Amino acid sequence: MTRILCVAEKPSIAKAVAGHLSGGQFQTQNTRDTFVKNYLFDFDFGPPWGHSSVTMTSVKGHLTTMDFTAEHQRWDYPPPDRLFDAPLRTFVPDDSKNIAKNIEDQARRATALFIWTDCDREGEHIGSEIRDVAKKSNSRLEVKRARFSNIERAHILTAARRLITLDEKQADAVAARIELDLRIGYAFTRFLTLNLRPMGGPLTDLLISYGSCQFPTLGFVVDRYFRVKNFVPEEFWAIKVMHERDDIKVNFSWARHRLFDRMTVVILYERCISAKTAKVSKVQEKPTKKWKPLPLTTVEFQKMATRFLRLTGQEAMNVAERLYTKGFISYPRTETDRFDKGMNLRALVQKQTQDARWGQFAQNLVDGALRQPRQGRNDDKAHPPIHPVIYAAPTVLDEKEKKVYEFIVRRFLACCSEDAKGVASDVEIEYGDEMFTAHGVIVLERNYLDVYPYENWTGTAMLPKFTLGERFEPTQALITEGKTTAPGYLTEADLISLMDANGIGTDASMADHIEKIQTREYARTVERAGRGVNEGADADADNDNDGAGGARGGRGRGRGRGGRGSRGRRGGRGGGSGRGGVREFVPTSLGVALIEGFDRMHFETSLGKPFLRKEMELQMKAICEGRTTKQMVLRESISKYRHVYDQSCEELNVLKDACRQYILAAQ
DNA sequence: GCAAGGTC
Repeated sequence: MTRILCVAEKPSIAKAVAGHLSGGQFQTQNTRDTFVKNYLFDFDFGPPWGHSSVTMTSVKGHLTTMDFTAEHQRWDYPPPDRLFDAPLRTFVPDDSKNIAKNIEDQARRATALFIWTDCDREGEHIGSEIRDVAKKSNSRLEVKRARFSNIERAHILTAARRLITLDEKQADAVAARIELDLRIGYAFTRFLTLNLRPMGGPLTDLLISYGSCQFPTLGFVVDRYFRVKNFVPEEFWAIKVMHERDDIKVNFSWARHRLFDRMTVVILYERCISAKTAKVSKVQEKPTKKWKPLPLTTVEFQKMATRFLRLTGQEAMNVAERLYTKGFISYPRTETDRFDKGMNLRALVQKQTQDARWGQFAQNLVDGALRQPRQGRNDDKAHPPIHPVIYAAPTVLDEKEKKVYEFIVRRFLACCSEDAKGVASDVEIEYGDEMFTAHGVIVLERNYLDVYPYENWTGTAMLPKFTLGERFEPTQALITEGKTTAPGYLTEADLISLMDANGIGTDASMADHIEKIQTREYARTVERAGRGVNEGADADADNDNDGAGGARGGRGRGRGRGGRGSRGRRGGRGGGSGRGGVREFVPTSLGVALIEGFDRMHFETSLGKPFLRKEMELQMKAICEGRTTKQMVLRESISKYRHVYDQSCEELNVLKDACRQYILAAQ
């Protein structure tokens, strides 16, 4: 019988695939690695392999690592720029030796190796690492790859019979990224540390690192810091019209929102007053919806956890990891926001019906209210959206696990529900030469909102009856004045959004970069009171509700949505929910000095901006699509960064001046 | 002592 070795990217996938291929009939063997097991069974892969004896095992992510040779481990010599072309070696690190040994042993007796790593770029590279290790002990080994995007039984069985080849281009793209990050990171880290240390003060014993992700992450924090610091409030004026009818106070918002010239507002206001009455120029009532949330990605999970669960991104990921290894939730690192059509959502919902908190809601879904989730635009082809796999009673979870599991379940149930429905009423009036509008919403069916307390539909007020063409004298019309307010510092959710939008880090690594800029003492968090938990919800949630109450657009509303950070409102909305403050990121003087220092040098693109990382991403894509090669990218990028390095040496004084200004002067 | 990316 043909012997086949199958290797997955992680133990959980090996087990799941073995389960499907063997129909649950497999033998389990321990290896010398605590987490990696070998699963033995028979399976018919079809021609040319036929009925085979299979060992299914796994690695734990990357199997090999890259490093400089011994001559370049020292910091004092040779100088850092030699790292741009110093020799590199790729090897299996000590903590992966047992895993590599297992693969070599198994490969020796096998005819073919089938790679079952995730179907993404990193997975392709991990596949090439596995192949290289396996080929060392058996050079005649035939190598194939399974293409799968979820671990549904039928899908896995199909993948096993339609094997493809490894995509060298994707593996090459990752190899280029690994090498560049290593050379550039080490070179600039040594450059910064060695050159700034002699300046004394706190710089004496600090390790000052550079990385293609940590620096742009810090850049975002510093950028916002300066926008807050340099903010100049502007005075504005507006006209507020209120009319009371049927005991309801209706606030009309001015079509011009507000103006920055007082006299103009006074003149327009006087025209309103002299007109005496306002005329109703439009009355509209129409059905409206509030959309249920999209299936949960890692980035969205971290944003929500930092906003509503009072966890840091890293804590949230650690907890999710624990829930995953215990089998309660699906894989927590995913970019996918659409469920595969073939997935049995009903069965997953059914498992939640026993819960005291949301069981009734889940039962209702099972009984017929279940709807297909919305389909987002992202699919990483490796993992489904995060969802609960089995029911976890609150007694088996610790406090943090409970919060995270509850969120994931509620999000999932919300995804499988109906949108919230209501009726929106809009009234428009002409008053003098000015137009004003009022908007009200009545919620008719809360649907998903009943299980998803992280959102609400605010401004759920009913407007009294107005008739088209009628005239009335507003109860109150006055001029209001206010000042624009500075945006707040970045929250972790803001920071994650910026990283995501700029391609800094991956779903699995963003939290690490945020952690890194803190351990390096580039940034820290401060707690700010009064920017409460619910405010975050509104920032995302109110697509369709300005609320008939509450003079939005009045004072204290920053620059509003159009311009600078709409989340960055200070005060404004009456002090949040009172459940404590929110953590915000501020740079340290070192962080400011580094980013400012590089920004002031005469680079085309500063190291503190996200563009270089974006460019690397584009180069990787180009390698994948065959428009360039790994060698070309390496040659071009290294020459480019060498140039950046030379210029940094030439303009070192600019950086040192920034350090003197921000760090040493403050001592 | 240094990076970013997998994974436990």
